[in-house]
Amino acid sequence: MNAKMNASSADLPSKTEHPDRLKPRALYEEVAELLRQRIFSGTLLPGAWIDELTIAQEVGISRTPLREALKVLATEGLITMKMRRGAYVTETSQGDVANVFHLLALLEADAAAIVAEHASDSDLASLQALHQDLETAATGGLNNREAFFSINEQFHLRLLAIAKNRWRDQIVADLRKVMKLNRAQSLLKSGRITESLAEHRAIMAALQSRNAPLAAQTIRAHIRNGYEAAI
Amino acid sequence: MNAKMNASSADLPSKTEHPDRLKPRALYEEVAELLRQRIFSGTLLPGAWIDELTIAQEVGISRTPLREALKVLATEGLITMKMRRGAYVTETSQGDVANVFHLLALLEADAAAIVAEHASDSDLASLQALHQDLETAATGGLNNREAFFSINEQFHLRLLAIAKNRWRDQIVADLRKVMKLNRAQSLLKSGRITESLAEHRAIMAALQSRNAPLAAQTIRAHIRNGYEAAI
DNA sequence: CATCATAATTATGAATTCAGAATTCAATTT
DNA sequence: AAATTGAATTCTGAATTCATAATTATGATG
Repeated sequence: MNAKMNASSADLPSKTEHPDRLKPRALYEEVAELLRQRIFSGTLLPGAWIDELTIAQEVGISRTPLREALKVLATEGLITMKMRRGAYVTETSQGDVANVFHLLALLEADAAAIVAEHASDSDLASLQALHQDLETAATGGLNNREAFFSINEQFHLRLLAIAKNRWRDQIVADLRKVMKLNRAQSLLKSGRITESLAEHRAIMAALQSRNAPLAAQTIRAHIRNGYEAAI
Repeated sequence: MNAKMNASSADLPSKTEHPDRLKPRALYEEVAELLRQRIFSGTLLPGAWIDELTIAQEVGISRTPLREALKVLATEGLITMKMRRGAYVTETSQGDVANVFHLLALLEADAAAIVAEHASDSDLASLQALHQDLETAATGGLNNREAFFSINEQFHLRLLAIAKNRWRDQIVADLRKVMKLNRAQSLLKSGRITESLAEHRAIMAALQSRNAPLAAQTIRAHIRNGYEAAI
């Protein structure tokens, strides 16, 4: 008969927001997402021990769903469970990051080749539309960095969706999470957006011309450049 | 005051075997492995509902570690959680299986290319040794099917290990689990072993000659043939 | 007899409780 | 003063209990 007050500042996204809205996700999924955010935002640094009791109290839940979430993140590779010692945020070496980018390039290049060969015209049109948004965001203003990155991510997700392989979708999503463990994401060279845009133009051109090898090639270069800009 | 009798025939691998041996794995990991076995062996068929209470009683544990194991298997893709409806063994379509094989070919071909280029001579020697075991198992007798498959799996694992990318190792392991969901594994054409052996000879030759493109090519063909023999 | 409403049952999701391992801290001994 | 042993505390792992959603069964009504 405790834990009744819920005056935490670390509440889950929408706890008692809309009583009518059916709870769409399981609690352990919500907690898993919260932990991911904390890891990506640097609140939980690589190597840090995860204090179950404290976090459960902060969030206002019991340890049970929290521990279930930890199992999920461990399987994703974001945290590491040590027997009888608890959970720790995974530490990634330079080599690990290089390996992750290598796999991302491999998987996305393959997806691009498939899209170039098999995508419908309307699929390509939807990619073209996203690319236009990217152009607009890049040239539009200075602080459109957020928008640019968001649209960029949408573009890559759309490309994967068109390639239609749900296992690859899952794998790429997991790899991108691991990639974000290192916070080499935001600290990018200033000219990177312009570069990235040029690369995207090449990708779109290859896709539009249905040139599968070139599409794979341009995606590989794009991801390799993203990696080199990040390290 | 129940669940005291433990006369179940579905006990975990080594419960009270050696009291001195420190318990190496967490209980939820043991249960996860048990569930994988049941899924791969066909005890739990695709689409089947997983009865938490019954299984927990059979194994002699509470629902808590069982539910943690379910979260792990769900993240691996072996089971699917439905909100407020429980866990179900994932059903894979023909297309899903094709997609899984496609990714396995992509990832292992890449690994083979890396091995051909960067492996040390002793690494290649260890692969060659495994290949010799494979030759022996194939020609040795008739019911060496088990040995052949076991050594074959070792060969592929060794290849991945030499390529040194722990994320790929994990991904391939997960994909192989999903692949085994369909029980198209054991029902193979009789001539498949001979074929597989010939393909392995080609792979080894490509690796020994340090021909990366050819190594990738032969691995791709090997996995494609394995797929076509399975469907 | 069919259909709908409602009660009873069952199973999931989550909190709480309990047991035991690991760590910390203190005290005693050398 | 340093080291080592042992008690106290803390935290993990797992069982148990509780609440509620979903399902099934029952019965009333047309």
